[in-house]
Parts: sequence; structure tokens; C-alpha cells
Amino acid sequence: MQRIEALVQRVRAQGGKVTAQRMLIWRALEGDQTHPTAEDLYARLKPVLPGLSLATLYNALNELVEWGEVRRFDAGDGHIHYDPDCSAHAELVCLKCHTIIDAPQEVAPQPAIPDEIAGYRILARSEQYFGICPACRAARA
Amino acid sequence: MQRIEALVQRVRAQGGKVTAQRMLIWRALEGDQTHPTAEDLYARLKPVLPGLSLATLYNALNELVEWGEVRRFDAGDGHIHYDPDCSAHAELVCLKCHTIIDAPQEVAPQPAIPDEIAGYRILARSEQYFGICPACRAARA
DNA sequence: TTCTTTGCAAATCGTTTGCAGCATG
DNA sequence: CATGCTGCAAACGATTTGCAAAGAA
Repeated sequence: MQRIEALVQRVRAQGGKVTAQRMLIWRALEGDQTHPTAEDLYARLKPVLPGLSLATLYNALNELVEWGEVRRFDAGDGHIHYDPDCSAHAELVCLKCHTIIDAPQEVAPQPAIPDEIAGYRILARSEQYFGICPACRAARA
Repeated sequence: MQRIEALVQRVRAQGGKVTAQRMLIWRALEGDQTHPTAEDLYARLKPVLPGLSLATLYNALNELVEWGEVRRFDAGDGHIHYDPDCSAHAELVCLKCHTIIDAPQEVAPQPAIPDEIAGYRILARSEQYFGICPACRAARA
């Protein structure tokens, strides 16, 4: 995710309004590394801005995804997770318990995201390794 | 996805049954490169086995995902897509129209999937590049 | 026969939508 | 003051679940 200043400009340039809700959501996402779901964010933000509606949160999240500012991904737990980090990094996702952690650096040795591939203007990249986490391996099956 | 023979053994080893439905679903998935959704598959299989139920299809798909035989991913269109190819390859996903195509070879230069990362037993890998496809770029916004 | 899986239909629940009121530019 | 955004609640729709019947081992 770019810095918030840039988002403010983007919205204004499109004739949109910079509202308290958007700012709040952007700030909450900025630098977040917990791969939150919409519900996670809602639980976190509702106390701060009690009037906040889930619909508004979804609106803001969808905008960010369309702009390539935030990445959505399915961890296989039936919930959509959001990650403001669109740079080249990988996640480890457990197929059993759906835990998500960032993979160690050495796993994603391709730091640069090409601007364009096959005519697509590339805005974000997602990479995940699916497997069985140590805890689930220990628990066997 | 491994070959079907191996799946048959896997199910039997777990004390499961090799049913006509599972076989049908496995065969349909084998080598499929269209990134189908559950509905896509259902539409394709229902005529072949009219009694087939969506619930059964979901069961089979979820099994395959848990086994690391099939990869699920969210293309941002509100539908879950399945891909039996768990080897190292990337997809291009359009953030506007949600088209999905396989990326050209040269984009995924890391062919090998490590067996283990940070204690996780790795079964599958997913990589996606999100952006704006040529058609949507032409259409502007 | 025994135990798993299927099929049906209802239930679930995350996400989207419609619309009136409000706030931003 | 004009438009776009919010909040609410209802609508939606994909996926899951419960249970009786069917089928594999």
C-alpha cells in the first residue's frame, strides 16, 4: 500500500470524498501484517468509530483491491484475508488449521514485480505455499 | 494433481470408499487448465451423472485441497476457483474483469517447490499477479 | 454386514445492495 | 449546494450441514 497521502490525492482526483471512515480504514491497514479478514478489521475499528458499518468497510476494502493497493486472498478457511503488502513476499498457509504466517525471506527470491506481463499492467503479486504446519504435523492425522 | 491411481490408494488407505462420484470429479479435474469454479464443474458433470449433488462436489473438492492435490484461489470475483496444477506456475488475474490466464513461463523462474519451509510440509504453491488486462486497459476508466 | 459417502433440502453466514440522510469539496 | 459516501437492514448466494438411504469393502 502506498502512503495515505497518495490515496487522498487519488480519491480527490477521481472526484471522490476523503471521509473519516476511509481515513480510519486506510490507517488501520497501513503496515498491518496480521492478514486480517473484514470481520477482524471491523472488530478493531468499531470501538474507534462506533457508527462504522460493515458495508462501508467492504466498500473501502474493495476499492483498495481494485486499485492494487491491497491484496485479497483466500486462506481456505472460508474467509477472505487482506494484506496491504503487495510487494514480493510469500505466505505459508496451513491446509489443516489455516494458520497464515509470512514466509522467511529466502523463499521469495524474486524481489521485483514487473510493470507489465503479457499486456497486463501489474499492480500486485501474491504468492502462497500451502502445506501442513508444524503443530498439525505433530498432531498427526 | 497426482495420477488418479494414487488417489485411489490414498482413499483406500484411509479406510475410505472409491465412489463413482469421486472418480468422476477426479477425472474432470485431471489436467484441467480452465481454473473452474465449483459451479463450472457442476454444470459440466451434472449431465454425465444426473444424480450428482453440489454438496458431494464440494466434499470432494475440499478433500483434494486438504490433501494438497488441488489449489483453491480467490480471483476476486466472489467465486472460488480450483486448479489441479500445484506445480510452480503463475496466473494473471485482472482486477477489473476477473479474467484469469496462465502467465507465460518466463514469469515463474523458480520451478522447484521445496519440501519443507519453516517446519511446514509444503504441498502446493500458488502465485498470482494482479493487474489490469489489455482489454480493460483499452476500455479505460 | 459395517461404515463411509451420497443426495436432498434447509440452514448458515460472509458479502452486496437499495435508499434516505449526511458530509465533503 | 451538488454529489458521493455512509449506515441501516434486507437481500443474496455460495458453501455447509443433518439425516436417511445407498453403496463400497
